[in-house]
Amino acid sequence: MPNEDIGDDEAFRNLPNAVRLSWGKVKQPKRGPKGELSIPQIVEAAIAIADRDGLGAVSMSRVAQSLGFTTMSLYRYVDSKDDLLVLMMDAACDIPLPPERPDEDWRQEMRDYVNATIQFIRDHPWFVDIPITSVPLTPNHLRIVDWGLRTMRNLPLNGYEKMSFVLLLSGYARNVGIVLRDMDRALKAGTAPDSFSGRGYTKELKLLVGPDRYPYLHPLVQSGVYTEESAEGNTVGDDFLFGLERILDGIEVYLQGKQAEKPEPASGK
Amino acid sequence: MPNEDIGDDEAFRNLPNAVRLSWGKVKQPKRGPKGELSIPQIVEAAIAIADRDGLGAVSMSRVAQSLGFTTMSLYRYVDSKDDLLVLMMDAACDIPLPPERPDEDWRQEMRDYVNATIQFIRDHPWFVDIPITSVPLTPNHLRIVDWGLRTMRNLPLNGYEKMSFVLLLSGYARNVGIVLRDMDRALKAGTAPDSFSGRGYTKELKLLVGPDRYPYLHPLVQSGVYTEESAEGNTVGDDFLFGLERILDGIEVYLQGKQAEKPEPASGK
DNA sequence: ACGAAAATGTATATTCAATAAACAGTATAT
DNA sequence: ATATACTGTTTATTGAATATACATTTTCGT
Repeated sequence: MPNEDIGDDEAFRNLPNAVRLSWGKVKQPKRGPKGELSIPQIVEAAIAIADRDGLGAVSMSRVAQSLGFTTMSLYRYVDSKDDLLVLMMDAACDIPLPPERPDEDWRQEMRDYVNATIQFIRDHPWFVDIPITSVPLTPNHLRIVDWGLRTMRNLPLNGYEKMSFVLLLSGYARNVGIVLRDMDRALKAGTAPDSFSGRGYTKELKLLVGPDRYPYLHPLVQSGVYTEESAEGNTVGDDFLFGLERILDGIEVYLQGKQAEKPEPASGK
Repeated sequence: MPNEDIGDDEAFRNLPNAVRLSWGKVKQPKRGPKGELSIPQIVEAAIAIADRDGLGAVSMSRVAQSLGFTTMSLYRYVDSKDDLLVLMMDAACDIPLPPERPDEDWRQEMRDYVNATIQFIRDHPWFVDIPITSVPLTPNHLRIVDWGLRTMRNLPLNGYEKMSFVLLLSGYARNVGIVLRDMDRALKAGTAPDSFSGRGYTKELKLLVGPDRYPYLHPLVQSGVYTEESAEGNTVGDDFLFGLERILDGIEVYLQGKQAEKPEPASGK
């Protein structure tokens, strides 16, 4: 729940409407009939539809229908569909964060963070379909950013470095999440189970990707690596873990470099 | 230009329509009047609109108008708007690749690759707004994948490792591209130039992000790092270079690990 | 208590986008 | 020449977002 949900504080006039809504910084109506609906209800209904049928299925009329109201009733609560999307994102971000463990390894904490983010995207496949319009501004989303920063609480990094690493990790999670999301989707769709296994166009690519025009891709297509047909125990999950360890290695190298620079923490600037 | 643009080869029946189009694997009409339009024309017009006014501005009618034809005429060339989007993506990917330099440092080649990808996204900000539905399948897009693989041509990596690294690099570029794209956009929009500089909601966030609920984010918001107000010569570009070097370090560590494992390249499997 | 004000949900209507279907004209193979 | 396979156009349908006007309900100032 947002801060004190009383104030229509002047100070927040300039925030985007939906952001103000998400912080509860909107004056509560005093007169008039009590609303039969509520923003949480609407958002929940919208998320349910999106989880099941994708973001494309979320139309104002469908959300309203699922609640037993008319389309226009939603506009008493939300200024526009875009507002609803912003609220959906923030509501989805309301996940329990793991408790802070004082002596945990930072690598493991980062792994947990990335893993959770990926799982989050698989749970809400529509999340990454909503275009990003700014840095996170809504309360639950910022909690997740805070969690990302928490993984570095004991590392000798300045603010910019920390932000860069959060960006690096969450960006990586986002990419992996998209890939896995697409795979889940393809599995559900069951694309042509007959002669063309999985979602693979391996056969066609083998004809199209010639060694002359694609000297480096060609062998990977031929061996089935590109379309992941021949995966000898190699799964996308492995790929993802692999990439993540590279990033963590990179961070570790950087930390070592910093240590080497100034071994004594109390040295002057 | 696609391969021999003659064949309506049976073998490609199962590819998505737009993919088949992009490879030119579609039978040329023999009877009837010559088309006054052409796919390249249509795609070019659509890209021009998207570059200028964003993907949202690309409607079939607007594209047709800009060419001086009716909306429906486009459907003689393209099956659906989605097809058009796929063709737009592939056409945008038709960029000149740098010549292969036999003795170039792999780190530098990867930097070039990532840089070019980022610049590409800034040039075509709409590119990342189109949802990914599968691995790249169209000719120009695959050329870029091939380029990514080329950066590793001299490294002792197997196919899976190479694909993982391409994914890592292109994913990173994609993320950075999105951030820069959004900044460019905000600059163009000139969000409220008066009291609230840039696209920043710093003032509001300083009020909202309390130290109790956001222990790790709070200091960054207060110092202006989060909203990048106080950037002391620190630009987003720096952030991006920084993250990339971490990834390259991570790759390098991995290569060293492999070397240590088997110092002699000719050792048995 | 009471009437104005404010707020609710609804009905109606507008705009715009995607695209299906039918049509009139045109070039080519037979 | 003529049937055929095309072309671009016209017309119409569908669905979504949302502006506007309405009837109804609640509560505050008196």
